[in-house]
Order: sequence, then structure tokens, then C-alpha cells
Amino acid sequence: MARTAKHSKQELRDMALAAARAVIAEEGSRNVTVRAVAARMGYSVGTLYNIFEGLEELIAALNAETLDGLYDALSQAPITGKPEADLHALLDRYLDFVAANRREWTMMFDERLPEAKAPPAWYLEKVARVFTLLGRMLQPLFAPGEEADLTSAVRLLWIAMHGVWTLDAGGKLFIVTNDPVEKVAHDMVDMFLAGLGARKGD
Amino acid sequence: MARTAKHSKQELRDMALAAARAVIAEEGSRNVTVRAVAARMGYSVGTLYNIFEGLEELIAALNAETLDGLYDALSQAPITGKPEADLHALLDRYLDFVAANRREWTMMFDERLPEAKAPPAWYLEKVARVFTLLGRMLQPLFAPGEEADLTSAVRLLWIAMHGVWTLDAGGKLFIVTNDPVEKVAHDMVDMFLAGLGARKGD
DNA sequence: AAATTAACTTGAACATCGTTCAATTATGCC
DNA sequence: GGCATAATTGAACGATGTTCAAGTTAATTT
Repeated sequence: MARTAKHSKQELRDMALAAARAVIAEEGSRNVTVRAVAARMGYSVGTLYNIFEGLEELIAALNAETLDGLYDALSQAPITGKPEADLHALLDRYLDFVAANRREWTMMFDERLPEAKAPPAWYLEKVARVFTLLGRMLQPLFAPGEEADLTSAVRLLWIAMHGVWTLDAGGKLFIVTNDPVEKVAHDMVDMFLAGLGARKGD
Repeated sequence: MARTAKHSKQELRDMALAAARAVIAEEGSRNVTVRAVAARMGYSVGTLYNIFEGLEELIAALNAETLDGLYDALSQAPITGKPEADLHALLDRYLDFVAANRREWTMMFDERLPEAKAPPAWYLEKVARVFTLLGRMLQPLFAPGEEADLTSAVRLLWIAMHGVWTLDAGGKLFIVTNDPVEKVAHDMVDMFLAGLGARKGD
């Protein structure tokens, strides 16, 4: 009952996101414009608006893909049961990912959502997945029945690491310290583990 | 030998920044445009370019003022010599300032400096001032000769708090936790102090 | 096979943005 | 009064996100 498109909607979506990533790689994230993406995928601007509500949604879809990639990278980290070693291994994968996808990663955090607009449920779920990974690593430090303390610790650690990541990705870590981001991240984890150990001793 | 301006360059600068703040308050930071600021200060766009190199420099000047305001707020925190109480008091002032200047504060961290361009020296100095405040509060926890550990601890704590602040200001803290930002910040400090205590016990 | 229908695609047009700069205005000086 | 000079203007330019009437193409219907 209709014309068969040269590409399905899913194909167009993938082409658009791939085109956007190409623009990011070759021209920087500032040049991710509707026209640039459209031109690179061989379509017109109008077609992009047929797939996405607008540029913001395209970038949101890009960020979702990036978040998935992060999770995939993290989920390959081994869990030996030794929190310190496991966390350090996880961190290294995180930092490798950020280093390899710096511009994409930075974009994830400057999506300026229209002031007090809740992110969609699927986004929260993607974030929760990452928390679950952290939780599994910290598990050995907590006795059964201390689940509340565990989740609280996971959140605090994640927030602290968020400080490291945002400063690094924004190119502003060197304002604070001259240490490489790997050392800062490891120091942060160590400080945290020391704090956790001290609290359990109370 | 020249025309006397209706307003001195310094006055124009102040008027522009005040106009920008008015725009932020009434129309949001997205609407801080050259035309909006110029109209609000009763001048044309050309005049703005006579004062600032461009919009980016205007926003940078705005951010500098915000950073000064932050320092002023923080420097009023009392130093009693008890790190825990002092840090909590400092945090409360920090959080009050961020709450009262949410949009301005957020703007400080999304100035997308053209990829690996160093900020000016005066900016680094303003940041260093804040570190000095933190350092004075943590001082009692360190023996003479441990200055390196002190500055390292200050940096780590500041980075961790940066995670709290950015998530909160970006309206994304609730993705991580339902706790109010004050509780998160205090928990973070407590975790840090516990970690410091444990390390000194080594 | 022709006509119809509907999805797909286009790109000109619009409002707005940052930025530039020739022209205008208004003052101090001789 | 006339001149030089600084301050100020606002039209103009290129680029942006977005809209939408018009055109195109294939499946369906007659």
C-alpha cells in the first residue's frame, strides 16, 4: 500500500548515527549539524526529520548507543571477589573506553535537557545496569543484611568517579592536578575502599 | 581628543554582565544571545563587540564573576580546627550558593573551550584560591612534612565533590539517588574523612 | 493496464544565531 | 567653526534548526 523505501527506517536510523559519528571523528562534535549529517548519509535534511523529531533526539540516540558501548566494555571486566583488584580492573576499562571515545563520551554529558525534564525510563535502566556491575564488585565488603549500605556506597563511589570523568572529558582535569586520569581514578577508589574499611570497623 | 562616552568601558562591561544575568534569570541561559544582552542594556550588538571579543568572552567574564561569588561565599565559612565540622559548614555554603545561582553555576562548566585550549592564568588562580580554603580545613589531619599528602587529599575531595555538584546542577542527581544533595555531599565528606583516618593509621 | 493512493523524499523558505564593518554620530581640540 | 577621533549603529552575511508544500515512486485498486 505504499512505496518501498530504498532503506528501512531502521537502516536510515543506523545510517544517520553512523554519519553523525563520522562527523564527530572528522570535524568534531561542534559540527554535528543536521545538514552535515544529512549530506554524509546521502539524504536531505527533510529525511532526517522523518526519522528523528529533531537534532536533539538524534544526539540523544547517539548518546544511548555510547552508553551501551560503555556497558559492553565494562561488563567484560572479571569479577574475582577481591574488590580492590576488581574495581581497578573495571576502572581501567572505563578509562580505556573514555579515551577511545572521548568526544562521544563528552557529548553524553552536555545534552542540556530542557531544565527539569525527566530522562526516559530506558535511560535510567541503562544507568542502573552500570550500578549493578559496581554493586557486584563491592559485594564482598558487605555482610548480608547490609544491602542498603552497599547501594549507598555504590552511589557515592559512582558520583565521585563522575567527578573524575567529567573533569577529564572536559579537558579540565589538569586544572586540578597534573596526575594522569588513571592515577586519579585509582587513588579515588583506594580512598573509597579505605573509607569503607574504616566504617565497617566502627 | 576623543568623544566622551556615555558610559566608560568598565561601566559598559558591568552593564553587559548585569544584562546577561537578567536574561539568565528571566529567560534561561539558552537565551543569552548577543542581541538579547545588547537590547537589555540599551545598546546595539556592535557595542558589545567593542567590549568583548565575542559572545564566548562575555560568557567567560560572566563565569569569572560567578567563580568570584563562590569564593566570597566560601571564604565566610568559619575554621574552628575540627575538619569534619568545618568541611560540613563549607559544604553547606557551597550548596547554598549553587542552589541560589543554579543556572550561572551550570554555565561555568559547559563553556566548551575549543578542544585542548588552556584556560587563562587568572582562572587557574581563582580555582587555586578555593583549594587553599579546603586545604586549611584539612590541615589538622596532617602532620608537618605531609604537605604532599594534604594537597593530594584536597584534590581528590574536590574532584569527588565536583561529581556531586555537576550531577545536582545538571538536574541528574536523582538518576543516581533520591537523597537530597545536602545528604549526598555530607556522606561524601564523611566517607572521605573515614578514608583519610584509615590511611593515617597505616 | 491505468488510475489511485499513500509513503517517501526533497529543498526552498523562515526565523534566529554570531559576527563583521562601512557609515553615522557626537565629542574634544585647535 | 572645522577637524580629527572615538563611540555607536544596524544592515548584511553565512550558518544554524526547523517546517512544509510539492514532487516522486511503488503498491494497491479498478
